Amino acid sequence: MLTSTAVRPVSFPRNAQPHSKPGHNGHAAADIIEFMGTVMPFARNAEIYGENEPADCLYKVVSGAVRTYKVLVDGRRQIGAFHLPGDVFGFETGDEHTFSAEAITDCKIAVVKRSAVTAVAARDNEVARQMWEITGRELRRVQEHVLLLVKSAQERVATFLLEMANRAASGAAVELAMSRQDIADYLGLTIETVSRTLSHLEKTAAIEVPTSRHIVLRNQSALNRLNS
Amino acid sequence: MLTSTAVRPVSFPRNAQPHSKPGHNGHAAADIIEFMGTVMPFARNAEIYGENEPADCLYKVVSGAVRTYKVLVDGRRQIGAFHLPGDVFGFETGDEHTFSAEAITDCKIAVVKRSAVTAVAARDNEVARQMWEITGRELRRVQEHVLLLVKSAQERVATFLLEMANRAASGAAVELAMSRQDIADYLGLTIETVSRTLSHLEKTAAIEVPTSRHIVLRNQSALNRLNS
DNA sequence: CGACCATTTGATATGGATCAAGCGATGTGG
DNA sequence: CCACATCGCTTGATCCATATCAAATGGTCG
Repeated sequence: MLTSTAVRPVSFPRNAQPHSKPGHNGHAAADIIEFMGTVMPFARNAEIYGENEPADCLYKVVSGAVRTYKVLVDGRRQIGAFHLPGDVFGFETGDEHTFSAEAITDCKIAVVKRSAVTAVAARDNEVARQMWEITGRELRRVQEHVLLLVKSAQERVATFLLEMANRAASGAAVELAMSRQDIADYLGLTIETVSRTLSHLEKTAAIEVPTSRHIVLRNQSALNRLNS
Repeated sequence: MLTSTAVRPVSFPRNAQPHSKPGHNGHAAADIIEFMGTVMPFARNAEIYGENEPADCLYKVVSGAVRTYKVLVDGRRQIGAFHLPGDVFGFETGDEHTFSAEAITDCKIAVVKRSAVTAVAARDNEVARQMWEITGRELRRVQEHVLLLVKSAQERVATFLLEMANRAASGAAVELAMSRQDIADYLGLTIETVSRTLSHLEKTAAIEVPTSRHIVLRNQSALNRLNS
């Protein structure tokens, strides 16, 4: 499945890739994955890895978008995270993936053997520190998700939009890679509630929704107020 | 505030402390904190540290119980975790605490300067690895919390009881250190819903509640079924 | 004993889920 | 190129789980 993971002897270029966004995961540790790894294409809805599979590899989104999720016993799906270009995912502490990962859109993913990174980290203390840092960043992200899930529907949707706008760093315009169902499963709501809430935000002039996947934040401070 | 954090030259005893529970945080990295640190007493409801304070220290519960929490802008309080004897907390990736910590009961907390641990970790690769492992364990715990918060009230309470029973490792009997309000704020429910749910579980013979802080799990498999 | 606080229980309100239908865009085969 | 099926999304009507408001109970400590 994976080939060519020869480890090159350290000293990795910082932000060597054109799509690395400064200030957002544009760190050496993240770049290593792309630098050392193989870029693989995944089709829309293709599985990248499954829950409980051995976590052999680390991944970084080169283009497109990815969701990680769990299917609960009652059949509901909880999305743990959306990963956009530049984001590292599939990073586990144990030796199995605790979530599944799927391509939301056609995408290109840099893949690298975990063992290769570990090998570098053993020699390069700085790389090891950065691995720990990635885990810490992920921890803070999940803590935010907990806070999100105790808010009202309006707050959740508003927070989600602000988060996406922030991550895309494309100003007030947000291109959503994911469906309403994906958003609902991320926010712990139903698709209907997400849709209604967006409609309501549009009515109150906080946002514009020219097409369902394209949202313009008109009144960011109003959203922030909802954001609680 | 803190004294005596002299760093001793590695080689820490494993599970040297009598209250270290095997299989639950009974790792060398956790023991270091107690070994190197100062044990301090905190009174019930005393603040151990506040959100946004510099994260200078690491903590380990020696006896008693601790809650970490955030107060949201609307005044609600979300509890992020309960920490029981043996648990490490206050472990941050950034340099400020992202939650506040309070003593639930009178308790004894081992405190150690973060810089002291960092110094050891720089020399002892194994200690560094264990620091990363603690972060990873915490990450998985918070991910579980996310899954908890999308369940029904019954499922949340059942999951909580099973979690507590499991952590206390005292068989089917659970001594709750925390109030109904604490539980509610951890589960994202109201105190009334928690109380009613417990009453309902008692009526259906899944549990017994001889006193409000003492709960006996009578039908663990029934709880597990709710647990989803 | 009496005040206080935590907890339980009851009555009612409500936000979001569920059930159901309609709508618009996209794509496919005739 | 159009008719039609499909899919994702929106909107409407109703229901229900949990929140909210209110009061009673019980346990603890001075």
